[in-house]
Amino acid sequence: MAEDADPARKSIGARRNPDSAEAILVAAEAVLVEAGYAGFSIEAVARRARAGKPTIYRWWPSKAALLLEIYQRGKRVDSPDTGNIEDDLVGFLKSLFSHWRETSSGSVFRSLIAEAQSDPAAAAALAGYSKGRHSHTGQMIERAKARGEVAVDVDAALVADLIGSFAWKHLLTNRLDEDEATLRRAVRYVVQGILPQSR
Amino acid sequence: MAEDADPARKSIGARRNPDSAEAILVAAEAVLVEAGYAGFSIEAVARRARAGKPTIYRWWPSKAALLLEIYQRGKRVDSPDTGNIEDDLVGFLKSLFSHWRETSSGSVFRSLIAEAQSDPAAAAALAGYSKGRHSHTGQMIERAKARGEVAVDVDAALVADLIGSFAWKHLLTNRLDEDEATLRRAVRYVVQGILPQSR
DNA sequence: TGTGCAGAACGGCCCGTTTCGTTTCATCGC
DNA sequence: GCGATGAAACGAAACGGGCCGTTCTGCACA
Repeated sequence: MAEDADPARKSIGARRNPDSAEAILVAAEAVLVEAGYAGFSIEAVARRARAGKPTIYRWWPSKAALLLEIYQRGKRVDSPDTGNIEDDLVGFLKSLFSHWRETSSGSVFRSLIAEAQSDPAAAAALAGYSKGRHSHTGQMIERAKARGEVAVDVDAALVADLIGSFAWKHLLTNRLDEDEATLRRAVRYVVQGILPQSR
Repeated sequence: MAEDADPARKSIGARRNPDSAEAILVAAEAVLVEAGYAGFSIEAVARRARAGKPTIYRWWPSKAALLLEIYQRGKRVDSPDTGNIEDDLVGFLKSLFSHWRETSSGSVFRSLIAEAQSDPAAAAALAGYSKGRHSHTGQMIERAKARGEVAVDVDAALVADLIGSFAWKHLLTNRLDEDEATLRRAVRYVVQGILPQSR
């Protein structure tokens, strides 16, 4: 989706206009933030970007594809490696939630959830993204196992469930105002269950 | 929303046709199940119910209102009182999840989530419903506190978080195939944190 | 000369509303 | 009692408007 170069290019001619692609992505994000998911239409994005609809459809096959690229563009979540599983997880959650809270990513993500309920492609993309994040937190757990900090047979899905409970709250209330102490308590709650000595 | 009697009725005239209301609700559920959220339009519901669109708009101000009434109609979730907090919660979760799994309520609920991302009324209704369920599980905790089974200062929101993590999984994967053992393990995991002796 | 571009226009679906004529039914005069 | 009255709900059709996804045109550029 929207690669920088097309290796299968058949012949010469005009290349993709990067300014146009950029303008479309910026406009899409702006429309989503200002008008919400209800006002997020391809027409509106094209108007705002001063682009033609065919140009959008040429590069993004669906609204979901556009949403997903917006979400992934702004995405840069810390994945600290402090040598301590509790600090790792707290740092990761803090980064993820502030990312949802302080950028447009939160509303983009919620729009993607909505889109996934009617577009199977969006659902698949979302599932893939979720899987990737699981492997991300899974690596933290693996590192902790290698350090002997965590038993080798623990289920890393517990962390996914923890994120899920926060994500659910974010989805229902559109708020995610947990302070660090609350976050740390929740993480410790999970970590208690996977510390070797507690088993 | 769609009360049986209207105390503020100004004058005489034909009453609401209960057959029509019933047909609309049945048709709406059928459309949602067969065509999914993407195919769920007022037009489609009216066609299937052999009803006029104005009749639907007269009684349900929005798509969200219609969705919410469908969801609440089919809703009958057990709230057992076994005298044991762990059994209470496991029973409740089993009932809730089988309800999501085996009736149309699961897809109705997911559609409601999607609708809430673009319709503030749907978001408010959903938040209210969620609050009601929290007070529901909160009563279980209160009973456990009265029995001395649980410390008086525990946070009942832990149960809400537990439900949230399952709901999130259901939303992303459209599956909820937890067996009772898994459910019991999760409940025990939460209950461990609220039993007095573990504090 | 081939390609991407913006823009206009299309047929189609659904939106929410209005208008129409019909049916239902509590009320009131007889 | 009982039929006429009139308010209100009904199904059907049509409206103006928006967005859908697609096609076509003419220009810019390599």
